[in-house]
Amino acid sequence: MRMHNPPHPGQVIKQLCLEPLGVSVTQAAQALGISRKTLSAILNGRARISPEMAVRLSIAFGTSAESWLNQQTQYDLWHAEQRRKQLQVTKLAV
Amino acid sequence: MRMHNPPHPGQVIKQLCLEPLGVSVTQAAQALGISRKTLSAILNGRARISPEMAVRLSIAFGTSAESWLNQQTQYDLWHAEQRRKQLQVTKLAV
DNA sequence: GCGATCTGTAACGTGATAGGTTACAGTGAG
DNA sequence: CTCACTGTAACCTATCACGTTACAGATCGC
Repeated sequence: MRMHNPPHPGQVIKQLCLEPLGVSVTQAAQALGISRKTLSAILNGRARISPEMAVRLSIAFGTSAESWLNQQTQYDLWHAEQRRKQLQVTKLAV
Repeated sequence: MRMHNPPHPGQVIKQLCLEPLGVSVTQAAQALGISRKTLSAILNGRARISPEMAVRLSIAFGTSAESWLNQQTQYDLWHAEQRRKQLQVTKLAV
């Protein structure tokens, strides 16, 4: 179980993609082919990165779609682990 | 871009978890605390493994939640990549 | 001050997904 | 035949990923 709350990938996108290029949210949304609202939600952690969005990011920013998706997975998993004890599951194997 | 269509994680669950333990779909669904229908859908590739489901699997079968989720990510990503050319995205960086 | 631009976000809608229950038909063991 | 297991269809609900439109606040040039 991971110890630290991983940052949502939106933060990372902002810092690693938008800011270095001096690109505004509006411009980036247009380039990605999505609405400004959708990108804003991602950047501010109110939306997850879908597989399709990961591919869009990889095209626009020349990065690996897999890395964005893995970051999202780590983020989701951490939050799911926080609710682990509330799940009614019977252990079947060691 | 990955070359081969990765198997859906349901196949792997069946082969690596249910069959070695001689556990039926019905029994496994009860242990996981989900409906038989939901498990059947996962095993037959008609449903994805959610973060919560990954945690359930990790409890019941003593496996890593992360590995199930990563498998799902690879599967989703492969299918998203297949539609890469249909996305209207402008390249912003090299 | 004034207009232009950027930003977050609320209010709506759509289509897809994850989950549930119930019910039915097919298979295989005994 | 009977019983357990299985897939799956029909139906419901809640949530999510998108979209458009519209508004309010910040910031900038002039």
